[in-house]
Amino acid sequence: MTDSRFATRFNPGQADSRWQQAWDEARCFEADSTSAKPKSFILEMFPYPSGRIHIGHVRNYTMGDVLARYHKMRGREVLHPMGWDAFGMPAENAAMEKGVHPAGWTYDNIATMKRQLKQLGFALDWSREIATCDPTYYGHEQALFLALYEAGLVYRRESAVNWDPVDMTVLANEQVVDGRGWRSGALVEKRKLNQWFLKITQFADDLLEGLGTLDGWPQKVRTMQENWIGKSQGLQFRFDLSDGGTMEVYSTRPDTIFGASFVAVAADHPIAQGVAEGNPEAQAFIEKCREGGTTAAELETAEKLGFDTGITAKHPFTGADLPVFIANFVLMDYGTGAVMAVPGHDQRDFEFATKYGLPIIRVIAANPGDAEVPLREAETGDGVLVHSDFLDGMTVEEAKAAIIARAEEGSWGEGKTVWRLRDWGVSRQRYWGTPIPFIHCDACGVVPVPAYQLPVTLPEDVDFSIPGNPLERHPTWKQVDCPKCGAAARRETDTLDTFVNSSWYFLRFASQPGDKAFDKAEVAQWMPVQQYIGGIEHAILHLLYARFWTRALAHVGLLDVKEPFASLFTQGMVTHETYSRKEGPREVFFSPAEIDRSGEGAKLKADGQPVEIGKVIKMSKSKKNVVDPEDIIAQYGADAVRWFMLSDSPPERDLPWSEAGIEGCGRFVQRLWRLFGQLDESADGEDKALARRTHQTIAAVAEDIEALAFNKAVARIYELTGATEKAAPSADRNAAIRALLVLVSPMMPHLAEEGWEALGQSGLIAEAAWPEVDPALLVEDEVTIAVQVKGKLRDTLTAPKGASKETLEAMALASEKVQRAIDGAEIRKVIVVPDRLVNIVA
RNA sequence: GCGGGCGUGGCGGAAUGGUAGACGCCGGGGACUUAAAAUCCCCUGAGCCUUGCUCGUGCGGGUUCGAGUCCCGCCGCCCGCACCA
Repeated sequence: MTDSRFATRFNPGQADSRWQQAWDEARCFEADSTSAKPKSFILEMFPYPSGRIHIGHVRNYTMGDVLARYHKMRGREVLHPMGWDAFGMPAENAAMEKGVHPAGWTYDNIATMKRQLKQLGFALDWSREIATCDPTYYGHEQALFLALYEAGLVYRRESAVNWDPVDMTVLANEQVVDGRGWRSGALVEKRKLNQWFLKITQFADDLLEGLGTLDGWPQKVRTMQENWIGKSQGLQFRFDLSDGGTMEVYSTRPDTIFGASFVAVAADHPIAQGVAEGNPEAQAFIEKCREGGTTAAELETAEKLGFDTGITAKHPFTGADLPVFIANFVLMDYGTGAVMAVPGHDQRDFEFATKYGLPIIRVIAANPGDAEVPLREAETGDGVLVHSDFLDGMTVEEAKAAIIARAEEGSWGEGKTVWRLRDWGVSRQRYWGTPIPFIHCDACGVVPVPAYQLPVTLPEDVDFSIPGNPLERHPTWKQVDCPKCGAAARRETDTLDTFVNSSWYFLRFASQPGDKAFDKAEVAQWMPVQQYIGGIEHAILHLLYARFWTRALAHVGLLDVKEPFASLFTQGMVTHETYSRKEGPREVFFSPAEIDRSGEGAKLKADGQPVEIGKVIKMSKSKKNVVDPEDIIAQYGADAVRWFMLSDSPPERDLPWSEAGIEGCGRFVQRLWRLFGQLDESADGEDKALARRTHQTIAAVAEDIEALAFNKAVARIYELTGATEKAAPSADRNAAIRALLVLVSPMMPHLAEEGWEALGQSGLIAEAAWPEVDPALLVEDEVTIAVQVKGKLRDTLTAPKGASKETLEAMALASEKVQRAIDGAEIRKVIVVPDRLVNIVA
């Protein structure tokens, strides 16, 4: 024994807090922006301070922590910060329900969660901690907002908005899911309000193109953003109508114009509205369209319905009078809310035409000879134009270009790019958010708050006894003098969407001067974020907004980077089986702590009777299948919990929590501790095989961590541990033990520090270097060769590395098992893969 | 409907076209102990005529000396989007 301390078990209850304190005192993890070392910015999505840390946070931050500690060991200057996405509805809900102040509630939660994060020993630079609800944060945000306003990227207009009647606020399009508020779940209403907007559409093309450069992002997320931005190119043109008016339509398939057999408008289209006046039948139809649900099932089964307005539209080439329908499948908020319908080559139009007996004309055919083949369904594929006058014989692409050119010549239409992406409405009628820094003056209009008056801080004396915006009804807060003319004016009472807060927080982490949001040169030291880790649920909202803000800030000259996150990793959820019992009509759930899972099935501890074991699903309070991180840290120690988070499941997949699993991790912590205690300074002599294994493991674990394949790194550490335990004492075994100590230090930092100290090493292992690998030891000198006969394994043999093909073939043929398998048959061919296998084809 | 991903032991999962099931969990057997905990050792895909053989990575084909891996066609599950003209 090197140290009597190894005689007792490793005690996380004492060691964890001791080393956490040591790191704090040594300020190990404070990032130095002026360091000459290469820099790494490792970032996990910052949490909303909802109350307590949940297991998903633990998994997320453990992954980032391993990376951060690893990069530090590899000699990089690492920025690994933490903060709080602290504005938002739950704080106001708490204020309404419990009568507490949102600020008090939020800061209490921050204190709790910070304490919990500290218990996990994360290598975080707490000196850069930020809370977005702090005026020193949101004041700078107001300045940035004004800078974007100056550059014309912020505007205000009256618009129909998504109004959440439960939260009593406006939601962005991105926050409406299946017609319901993403948070409240309430059916969203349309309202007209004066709203502040950010001009994200100005960057639509750039945001789309930028996706192509994001090699470090999951393809899935890139595709989701691409679909959300939704670029399409086509022709917008006008029909002359029989009632003397004109109507704009948009089509991405102008090449099929000779196949148009009717025109359709949305129920909310002005033409539909016009027809409905004095026509009860039309009015009734429009009402019916509005009733239609928006859920997946409803849309899939929704029948195509139309109402003939009696108006006709003149075809620009044939002069034919096309009937104008109000149709339930046309959307008002895409394109112009009106379409030319080509039943032959659009499935919706086909269904509609079939139902209402309208002509179905083929204008595209796979081959010119197929022009008269009848259409059984809409054909949307490629081909050549037929029945299309001057377009006949052209390809789809050629025809599109020809029609757009013709329309532009004749001034009845123009080529146009349409986006699904809309400008981002950021006004929220809430208290707990960043006040929008504007003043409304009767004489001067909308006036930006001058820089010297920033930050515009939230009043503290607010009343949550009734719903609505407390800022709006505050007795004095909004009364202010106009900065321009000095007359009595009114402060803007809307606050910014909380997604604005999270759109630039990484910049504030990188640089936090007192007089401005960030310093451009200092930010350049750290950005872009080398590795960003978070949940897939932010694939569109947060990640698109952050990409937009970074571009917008670059556009106004405040930044030099366009893409904030070089690599993105979306981690899986932590899941757990559920326990329940049917009690009458309802299902009652029990928490894992209430369950005895030791024998067959599961029993409720309280009454010893069985409960039903349900599916393994994401941990959620309603299903009670949650484990509290603080409880398990208290029971097993931070290192066991961290190790569990990294073991078994690949990090992008779901991780099923299990009691047996965490116990196994706890055992492994002790097993390593015992092994560290076996370091024997008096031992000498070589163990070449173990030395090889050690160096191979060092190299492989490094590779795995860099690839975020933590589960594989864990498996390799288990293997080296097993091999080292079995090896006889030697200098190489001591080296293996020391290597293991360092290899596990990013994952189990407390155990590693404790072992490092007990073995008499100086300083902190957190500051130590990653072990060097001897390349000579990475290659084996003997290899195992698989010997196959007709592709089936018959024998294995050991050969010197690099043995010649002839040698290997001879060795294989000498094998008795091989000879028996060949059974005297003629050998037709022998395939030799050096250092790997011999395959004899007989 | 469109797009993406995934199907491997009892479970989580390994496997640059080259020995399928590494590693962990569960389970079984044993050692130590008065006993327990802790620890250690062995076994653990299925089957059989058990020095060994056969089968086996959702199903059916194909390419190849050789396929979990590549190609074609199905089936199932998961995720995202969705009447986007």
